Amino acid sequence: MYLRSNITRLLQYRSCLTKFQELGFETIYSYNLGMHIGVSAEQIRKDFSKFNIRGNKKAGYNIEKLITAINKIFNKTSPQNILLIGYGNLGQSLIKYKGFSRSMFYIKAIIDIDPSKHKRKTTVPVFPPEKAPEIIKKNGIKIGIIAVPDIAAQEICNMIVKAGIKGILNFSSLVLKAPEDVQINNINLGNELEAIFYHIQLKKKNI
Amino acid sequence: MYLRSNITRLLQYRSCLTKFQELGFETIYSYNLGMHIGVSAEQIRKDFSKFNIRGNKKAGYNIEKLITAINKIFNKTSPQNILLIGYGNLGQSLIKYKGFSRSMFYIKAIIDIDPSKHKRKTTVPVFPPEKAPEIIKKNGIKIGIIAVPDIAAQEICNMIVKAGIKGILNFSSLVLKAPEDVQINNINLGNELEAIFYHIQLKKKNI
DNA sequence: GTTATTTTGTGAATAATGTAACATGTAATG
DNA sequence: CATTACATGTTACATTATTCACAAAATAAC
Repeated sequence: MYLRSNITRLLQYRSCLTKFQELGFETIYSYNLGMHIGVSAEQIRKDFSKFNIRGNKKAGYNIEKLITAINKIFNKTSPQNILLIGYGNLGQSLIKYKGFSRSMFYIKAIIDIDPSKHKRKTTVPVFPPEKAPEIIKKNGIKIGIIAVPDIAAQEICNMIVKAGIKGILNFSSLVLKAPEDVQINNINLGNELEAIFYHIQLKKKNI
Repeated sequence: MYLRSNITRLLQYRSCLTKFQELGFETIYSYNLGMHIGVSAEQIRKDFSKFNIRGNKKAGYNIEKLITAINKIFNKTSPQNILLIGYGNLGQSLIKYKGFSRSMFYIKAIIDIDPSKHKRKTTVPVFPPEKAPEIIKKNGIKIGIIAVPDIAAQEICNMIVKAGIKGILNFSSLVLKAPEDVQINNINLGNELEAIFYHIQLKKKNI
């Protein structure tokens, strides 16, 4: 099953809808929403229809209901705790990133191999790797963010998956191996730039 | 045209191939490579075939040739200069990120609105926003990384696009509006986590 | 040098995704 | 209360992507 694109679009819809709501709008048409996101109106109606989100013929969609419906799809009933592995530059900026709490994700603990970084009393405590399984199990953490150097990534992955992690946001450039039932999303900044560059070249050639 | 998935796979292939090469391998079979990346062997052959990369029947693909061929597709003949806009937490960690130079992308200059951050003499100099157009034009910069708060993102986007930027890596949660010929890739960390969470739930229900 | 084996490369079949078209239902109008 | 206008929702169509299946080529074995 191939829902990935669908799902990311839904998230974009929600983010855009929230903005419309803040501006005082109460309803929206598929056409408007499409315009603002760069997606066809039919696409939007199809997406909504697929998830059984219904609008009002002639009157469009009620924004609040839409947002509620999308939230329900993502099942955000309770806040989700996250484990961050790697407290280097990237890890530190992730801790300061405000977008996570906006979507009810909280980094509950940090794992790092460097003893000088270990601190138990800070807002987000930092522990050594060997503590990870215990933390995961005790807090029922299901999602981990891997922000360690490539060389350590697979080993960390194995460890946290064994301890019960079911979803990983992987910032290393490795393609991690894990059982089928573990969802891994990769963010590879270098590759993103390469892809952008490639597309620029393509467009230059008018293909 | 819908090459996005193709392209990201090629990049994954390259990254994996490099690792095999470092391990001393000289040739590889589509089957092996597929195993390591989680892609079918046919898919890999199709991808290569599409870009006219040929292997050797029975003897597989020569790794070095493969890497060269992929590099050629991405046309990395000369290093590419990048403009980073926003020198907050994320911006600072991007500067320290080593993966860019590995793929020949160099952050040439940084733009930030905070005067206390402006420095002309550092390795990567920091300038105020109004300097952006000049820097872009003088250095022929084609790619920008937007790492500013949402509120400023669209305005910055307009400015750099007007100055000649053709590709944007957007870390804000806004869906930026720009002309068709500007390639925008979005990285939305909150959405990534949401998507992971969604897939975990799906898998739990065995769908 | 012939045969067996293995792996590529690709056309055909299938699946997934996106687009277009239009019937349906709802609100507004007079 | 009938009519009109308009946006949804769905069916049919078109495009794109993936898998399957197998011929062709290259190596290895005998």
